[in-house]
Amino acid sequence: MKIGQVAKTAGVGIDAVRFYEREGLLAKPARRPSGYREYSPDVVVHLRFIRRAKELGFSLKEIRELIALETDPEATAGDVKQLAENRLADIEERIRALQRMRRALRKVTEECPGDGPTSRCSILRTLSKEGRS
Amino acid sequence: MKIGQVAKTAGVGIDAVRFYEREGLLAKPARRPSGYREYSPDVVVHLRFIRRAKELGFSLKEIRELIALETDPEATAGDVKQLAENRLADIEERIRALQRMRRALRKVTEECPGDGPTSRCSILRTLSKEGRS
DNA sequence: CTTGACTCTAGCCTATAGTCTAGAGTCTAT
DNA sequence: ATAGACTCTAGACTATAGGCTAGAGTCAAG
Repeated sequence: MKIGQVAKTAGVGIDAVRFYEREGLLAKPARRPSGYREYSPDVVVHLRFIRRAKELGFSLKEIRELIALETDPEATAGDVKQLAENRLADIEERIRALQRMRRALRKVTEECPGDGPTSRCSILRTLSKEGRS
Repeated sequence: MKIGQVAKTAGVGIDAVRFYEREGLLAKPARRPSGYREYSPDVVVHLRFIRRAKELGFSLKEIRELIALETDPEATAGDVKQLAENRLADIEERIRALQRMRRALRKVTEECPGDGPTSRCSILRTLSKEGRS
């Protein structure tokens, strides 16, 4: 298969495929005499793996680690689980940070009258106010 | 005040102060004959405003808009509220996206035994599996 | 007057995950 | 054989929010 076809079938961009190759997430494929990359259909599965891992919040760096674990006979399921748990902890932290923002933002928007001069708006007043932090 | 002192007092980096000036979030200050920036202590308040707005999830671009609204006599509290509500909607969307990731990630980590070869790990199996999306 | 701390500008570098471009060569169907 | 679609490389560019560096000049204290 040529690169355009694997990319389309896997649902990623052509540039992404070449990018993953450069970044070591994808093995270098065979080349035709012309220089064109020649892929086995298995690569589509591999690309989908990458796409799904991204959807779970893994960075490309971590995905590279997942791939390394997958092919390392010494690695255990615990190693993989550890990576996933790190991701989980990070996602939970990000959720908490966003929830804090949401709470603060809700508070100020509720207090803003929604009309009149900007000086009446609690949002700007809150931001200008002296205080801790 | 010199730049180092305002930066320290406001709790931001010196480079950030110069960066905000370049980006139009901070008025260009007076200069000493030597070329040194000479700040009024008010700038510290302004820098804290920026910092707090960042903590609420506003981007510098939006903060620039907030500042413009603050000084525009035509602007209303409603304009400011609108910006805050946009921010809120975006934050809520990001929370939902992270919660979806969390759910999926919890599911696979719970199913992973935590020991044995990686082939026993549901995480890798899930990622490799064919399926929708 | 010297020393150490501070400041100036311009411009390059960081991380992330690719996207886009130019210019050249290739593939395939008709 | 030729048109149109595809692919190759290298390198520049996107967005965000600054950080870092060099080399030159300045400030304040002893």
